[in-house]
Amino acid sequence: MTLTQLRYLLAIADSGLNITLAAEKVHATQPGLSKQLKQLEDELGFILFTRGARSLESITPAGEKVIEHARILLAEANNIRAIAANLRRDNQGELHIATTHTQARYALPAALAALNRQFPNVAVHLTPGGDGESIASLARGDAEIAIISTAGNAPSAADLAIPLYRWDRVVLVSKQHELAKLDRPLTLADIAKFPLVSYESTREPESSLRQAFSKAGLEMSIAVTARDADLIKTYVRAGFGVGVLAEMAITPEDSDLVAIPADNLLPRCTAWLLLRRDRVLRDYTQALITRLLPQLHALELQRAISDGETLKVNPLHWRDIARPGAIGDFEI
Amino acid sequence: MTLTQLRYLLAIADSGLNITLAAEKVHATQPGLSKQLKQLEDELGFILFTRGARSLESITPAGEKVIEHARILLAEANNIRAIAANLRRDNQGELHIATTHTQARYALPAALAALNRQFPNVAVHLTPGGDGESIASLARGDAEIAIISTAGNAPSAADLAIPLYRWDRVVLVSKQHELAKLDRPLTLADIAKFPLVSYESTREPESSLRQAFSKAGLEMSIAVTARDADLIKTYVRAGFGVGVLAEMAITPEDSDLVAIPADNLLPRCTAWLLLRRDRVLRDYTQALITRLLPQLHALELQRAISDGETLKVNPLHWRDIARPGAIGDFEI
DNA sequence: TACAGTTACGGACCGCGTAAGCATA
DNA sequence: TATGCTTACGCGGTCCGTAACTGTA
Repeated sequence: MTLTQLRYLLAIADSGLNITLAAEKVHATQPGLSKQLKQLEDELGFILFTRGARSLESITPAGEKVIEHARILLAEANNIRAIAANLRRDNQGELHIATTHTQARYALPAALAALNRQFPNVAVHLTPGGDGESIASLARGDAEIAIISTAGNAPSAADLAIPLYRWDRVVLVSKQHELAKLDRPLTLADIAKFPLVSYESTREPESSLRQAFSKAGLEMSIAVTARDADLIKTYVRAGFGVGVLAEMAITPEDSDLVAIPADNLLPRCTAWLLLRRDRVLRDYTQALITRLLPQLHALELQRAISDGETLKVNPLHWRDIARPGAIGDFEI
Repeated sequence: MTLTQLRYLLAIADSGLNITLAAEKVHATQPGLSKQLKQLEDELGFILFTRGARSLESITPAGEKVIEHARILLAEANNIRAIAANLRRDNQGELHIATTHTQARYALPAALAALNRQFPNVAVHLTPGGDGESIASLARGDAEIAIISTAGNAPSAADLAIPLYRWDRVVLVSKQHELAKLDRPLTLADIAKFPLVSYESTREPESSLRQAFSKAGLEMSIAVTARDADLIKTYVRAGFGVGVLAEMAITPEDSDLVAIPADNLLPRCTAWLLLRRDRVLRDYTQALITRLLPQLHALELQRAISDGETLKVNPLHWRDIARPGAIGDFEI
């Protein structure tokens, strides 16, 4: 059993059991992987994959177990390499962030730009997806950090969640819309009269928007859902209905529309930074976190990761940190 | 970085930084380890040990971190090998049990004998030690299972504790001793009049024996402490004082002495089986556990290990399972 | 001088890539 | 016939053990 064999094994498993594809991913030849896989199977004494005549058919139950442990093993190998790279002040590498479009588009750019100035050789990969997908990315080890939002407490799925900031939703309509001309505070009942344009997550029954309406005994009708705040704006402009989206997504370019704060109508949300305790952070990852959370001391973060302490962070509200750039946008 | 290099690294760290000794442990030559260590250091880009002229002096802080992760990594490699060995029905191997002398001498022999009948090629290693040492053995990975006792709840240090059985203490005196002739139930005050012969753990301030006395407002004086129940008996016979020890340690051979139950004087103890969730159990280890705990279903154990469920076991009392042989002594 | 770690050297092994083989759809 | 895994083969690197070297107590 060698590290190479296990790396190949995971590459094959993660390539849909296609050895040729896996070989490309690990920059090796297909016969090389084929042979190493066979050797590993010989050493363990059982097959890891069932074979069809033409290709690998499926992972055996024992193979699943082995893969599970191999993932931890290789993750530890990466941890050791991360320790070494940090110590060498080797500031190049990759950083995978799993998050929603809104975070990536409106909240993170400033922090990532600053990170790029400080660490020009770090390649940042943004993996867009819903909250569940982001958590899964983190769990699979594809992403080092995930940023998601909840309307309540920290998501239970991740083992270390740090509150980044709080935010509220806004109702977005055209200037001519009757909701824009109301001379009294907006109510849910007002909104319920129009079809909604909102995030894809609204389709889920646990959606806080959906729950707010049902709690108020109101029916809601959805015109369009999208993952993308820009798409929501587009469809609001096109007159599909009333937009409900995150306040972060409102920029000066949207002055043709009217964004009505919905603080009092819909529950306040918290954006969370999710980490894995069992992964060593590269220096630049930690730099990004401290940039996102200046009030969090680097030592506190270290302790939270290693000693399993729960972090006591009192996150600011978005409107208190937002500037044209967004969070993290201060001089180096 | 290879598995071999990391294995060598740990061997050196665990041999007091003596490469020659480490080389013997891993059945390799000293220059081999020396060179692999150097290669690992070259690859990581920093030294793992500070060198004196004549020998390795100390582990560098970075080295400590690397070693920590290397332990997890190699443990996972062993997990994969364990999965393979179980699947191959390869019923040979080793089983390290960290426990107290009393458990090893009086509670376990029957179960271990039965285990040996079922798995003749398994070498069982009993590592005697106090409760703290046993927990440390388990944590370090030297032992697969630990068996310790507490007077209260499950020890918090281990991540999976299963109650094995409950037991009480007895007061042990010679037949001529005045406590043997009392025509009323024994009290703590009676015992307090004599110097005690008991376990080494009695020296600790948290000792349940010590606490029972201080709660009753009584002073206790200790004549002899030992780890070994046989030694306690010996010193009781020699007239050093009154013995206080586990009921399991009383055998028919002790009929020259009088063992007075102390159920009502001292808190009842629980013997716990301690496991690590992150270690794959060999079939024979699981067989031992089911032998020690027939009421625990094997599937329940599996679930407890993998899913982190808390086990609901209602342990029997020692006197209800004890026979001349001791627990686990039933036909195969 | 004895001991411990490092360097030097030669043989065996092993992993890799190229190329050929083989079995399907 | 195209695809994808397996087997064959030769090269190069690497790991290992023996042996010599170096540097203290």
